[in-house]
Amino acid sequence: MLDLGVIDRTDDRPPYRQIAAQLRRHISAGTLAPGEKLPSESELIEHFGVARMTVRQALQELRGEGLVVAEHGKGVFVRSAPPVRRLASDRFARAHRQDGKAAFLVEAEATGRKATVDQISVSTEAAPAEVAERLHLEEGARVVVRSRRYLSAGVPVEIATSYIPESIAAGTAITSTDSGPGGIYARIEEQGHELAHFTEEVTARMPTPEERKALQIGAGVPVMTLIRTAYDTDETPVEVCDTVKVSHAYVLEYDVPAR
Amino acid sequence: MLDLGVIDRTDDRPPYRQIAAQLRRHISAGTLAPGEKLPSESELIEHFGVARMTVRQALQELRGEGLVVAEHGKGVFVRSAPPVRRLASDRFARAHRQDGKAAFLVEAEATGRKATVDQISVSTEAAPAEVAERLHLEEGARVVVRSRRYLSAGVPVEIATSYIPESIAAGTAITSTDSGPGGIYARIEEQGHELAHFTEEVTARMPTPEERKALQIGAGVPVMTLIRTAYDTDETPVEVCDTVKVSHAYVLEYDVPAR
DNA sequence: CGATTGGACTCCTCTAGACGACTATGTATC
DNA sequence: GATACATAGTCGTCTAGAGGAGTCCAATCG
Repeated sequence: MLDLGVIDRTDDRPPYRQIAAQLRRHISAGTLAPGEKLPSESELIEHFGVARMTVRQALQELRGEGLVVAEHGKGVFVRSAPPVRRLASDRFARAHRQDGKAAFLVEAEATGRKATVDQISVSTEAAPAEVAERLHLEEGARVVVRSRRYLSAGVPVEIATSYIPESIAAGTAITSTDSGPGGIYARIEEQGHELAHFTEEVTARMPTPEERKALQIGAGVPVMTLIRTAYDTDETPVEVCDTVKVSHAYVLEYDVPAR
Repeated sequence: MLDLGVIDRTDDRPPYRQIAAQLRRHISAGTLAPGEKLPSESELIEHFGVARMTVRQALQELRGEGLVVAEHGKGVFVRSAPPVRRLASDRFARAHRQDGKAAFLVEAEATGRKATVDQISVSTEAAPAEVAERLHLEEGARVVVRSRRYLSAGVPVEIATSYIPESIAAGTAITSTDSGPGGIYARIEEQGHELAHFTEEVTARMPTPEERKALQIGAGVPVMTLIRTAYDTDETPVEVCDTVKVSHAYVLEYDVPAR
């Protein structure tokens, strides 16, 4: 049985924090292993002799830290660490593309996990301001918008939206749901735009409710956003890809020269 | 006055979410500008005709998204967007170092904001396993550990800990609180280790309570961690720097060749 | 044996109220 | 004029209870 201690009313921390600390201690010590069920609210109420809301406040603290997830009707569980995907900075090397594989599937294969893509949608729209700027287009210029969701072993890990100038995408498989072998980068190069380099802008934040739903994550789990712009050998931007990744599922790796 | 609408009991969203949505709407629309005070709990209770806990739950939702911060005795305020620092991938170019400036101060100057460093501590310890591995040292080998906190315009934005093998750091200013002109990278090069490149590993997560305190951030604000390893021209790792950044204060920029 | 039903258990949402602590402001006093 | 104090308003914490909804499993019925 779990040693949860008791509430110390002389402690300057409020009871709910003390309860949270006890549980947190067991989680970090491994006494409560990933995937394991925490004591139920009723049990905690009984053990600590506090009101229901106090126990719930403690649990909410842990949820806010992303340590536990509550499942309605089942219980509260220690969040199981999902497989971490390391994204190396050479993941868009042309050598990988020539196998006829899209970048995501290449990485996924390297980790030996089953990767899938769903919720693919393609449309042609006016470019949002942020995208137009990065593509050196006038605001409102038409771009092909490709959205999709990536899953690793069935678990959603990333949603991505690509924007390609219509002048490049028109008449190619880029406008189809299936972009063909090698993915859209292969199609872009077939249009005479040899890819030279990418810039990536990385930041992190809390997800919007819509993102929480699409990525199937609870409150308290942050996301990383990565906005990648692809340039051809003329330094012309040919694609902007806006991705939202479940933060604990990724480590991004970059190599930076000291110049 | 703010148009907050009313609770729709036929809506499938619970009241507290509807209240949160109304407030969120005003925040994203700018009707509630950054720094502005939200209606008080009492006002929201009166307006929506709900219990206090319901209103508090709505506010907690917004706090969890990092949209608002509560200040005891004053009110709840829209989080003012802090100045964002863009970290370009060439920020460690030798050209910058030769001015005698440390990297952080160079970047900060570029944005015209006052940057400071405090809570500097230096010690010599056994290398933690993760660090030893990156430095190609045996576990437990001695390393010089340098910790410090960075502030931008007086606001904490990053805490950082560097690990340098004792064989390189011994007898240099690296072991002093003031590492001298150009920072520790200048000292490392003076020891005959010409820097060639860095690898950076980026991820994001929720902060620990200690990090929350050091960075002065409330619940619901994620952090990015960036672990940088510096290599000399012999591909020998000469430094590991573990940084924890307030996520909304940074955008990391990288340039990646297409090969 | 298979399908359905019921109950136990779980977390979710909400109500109504209480006291405490912190902040700001105005007032009275020195 | 400066200090001390009272007060109102704010959020923080806690109590005690209620009904709802999702999950699971065992007992029951066909």
